[in-house]
Amino acid sequence: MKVGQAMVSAGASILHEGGRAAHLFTVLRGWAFRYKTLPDGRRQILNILLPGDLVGLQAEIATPVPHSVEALTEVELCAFGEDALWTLYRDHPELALDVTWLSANEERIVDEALVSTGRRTALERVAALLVYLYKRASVAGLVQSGTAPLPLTQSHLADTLGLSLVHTNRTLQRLRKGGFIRLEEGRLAIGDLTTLSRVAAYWEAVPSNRPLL
Amino acid sequence: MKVGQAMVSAGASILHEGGRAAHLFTVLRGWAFRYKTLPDGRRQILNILLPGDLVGLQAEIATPVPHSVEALTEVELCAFGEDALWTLYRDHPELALDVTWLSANEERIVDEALVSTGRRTALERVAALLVYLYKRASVAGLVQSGTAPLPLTQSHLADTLGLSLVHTNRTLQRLRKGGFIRLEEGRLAIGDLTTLSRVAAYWEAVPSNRPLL
DNA sequence: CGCCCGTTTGAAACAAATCAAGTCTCGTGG
DNA sequence: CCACGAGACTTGATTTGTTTCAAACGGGCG
Repeated sequence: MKVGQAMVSAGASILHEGGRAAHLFTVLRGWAFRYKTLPDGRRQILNILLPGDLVGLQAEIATPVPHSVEALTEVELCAFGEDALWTLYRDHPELALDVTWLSANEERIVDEALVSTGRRTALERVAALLVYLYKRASVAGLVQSGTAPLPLTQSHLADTLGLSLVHTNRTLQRLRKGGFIRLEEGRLAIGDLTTLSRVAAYWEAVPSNRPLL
Repeated sequence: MKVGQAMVSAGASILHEGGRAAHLFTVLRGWAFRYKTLPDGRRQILNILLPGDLVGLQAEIATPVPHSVEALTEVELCAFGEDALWTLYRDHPELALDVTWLSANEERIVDEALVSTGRRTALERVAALLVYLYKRASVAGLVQSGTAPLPLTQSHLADTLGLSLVHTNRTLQRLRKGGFIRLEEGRLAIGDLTTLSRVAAYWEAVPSNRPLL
């Protein structure tokens, strides 16, 4: 099914909202993010993409493409062909089920983000996001000696959280001064996951059995 | 695949967050909503469900069930069997693709809600939600003489929008006094969809070719 | 060296939440 | 038949969380 491999550098655009055709990808390496913008430029980041995530499934089924995707680090992508999805569904139902699993799982993640922006206070939101990112980095095998890479600027965090940059900064400091987290050299360390989860009013189970694809 | 039909009355619970087993349904008639709650009771409504929507796909792939579903009106459901999903994927790849379409489409909807709660002002949010609900009612064939049914209380709207009840009420009034909408007897009339969409900073294409299922 | 980007800080302005009542409708029971 | 209570909606006053504005700091890089 694979038709090619692509390499994009940090900051580059992978998918553009409003565009027409679009490939289906999976992330093999690196970090990216999905986002939408309003007419006047306000940006909302919808989710962070890590290795194993699908890119462009929504674009396959809807034109124009409903959201943009941008690389946070250098990203390695695996590209699928035009009608790869249909071929897959016809010939490999068990893999098709995996695709659905991934899709439903992504929705679960956005659901949780919606709960954050809708009902959590700034402190809870930031805490929840950091817990989430730490866990994701962890299952991706990126946690080393208790720290996870965090290739997002505070501006990215703000646009993920639906907060202003300034307030995100202040809230982050509250968490640091409270001893809940450490942030240095682009890496995140969490004092105690359970404690921080409680701060976040967060009670999400770990994403269970992700298919390999 | 169908194993039964269920009828639930307004206000009844269809799916409960944290539960174990759960059936897969589709809505045949009526309105329902998907939501999550925080430990202290704050509620965020994730999406409104209308005829044609799947219920419990996420529950099929994740235990415990990640969200609750409650009926807004009397709801008629079509229930599928235990391993209906797998059977479907194995024997009817084209229908499997439809399921994926529905799943990806639902995510698109939640994405848009996330943009609202994250980046839109209260006025924009309310306008966007009303436009969205009107359009959905419209494609479901529920619009009559320019008015759509709106079986949600202001409390539901508030929990969908991530706003307080009081502020939702005041914002609704602004839209009414501005002549953008009319609200009477549980039905919604929109003066001009394009105008209201502009108020909402909303530029979403209509959900295109929904499969029948 | 000077510039750009990301981060930090302070002060002022504002949007939205909260608190507290009050109205209206509708269904229920005395 | 009417008093009662519950639920939905409305209103005003006040407080607070968050944004906006403005500026400064530090590091990396050409």
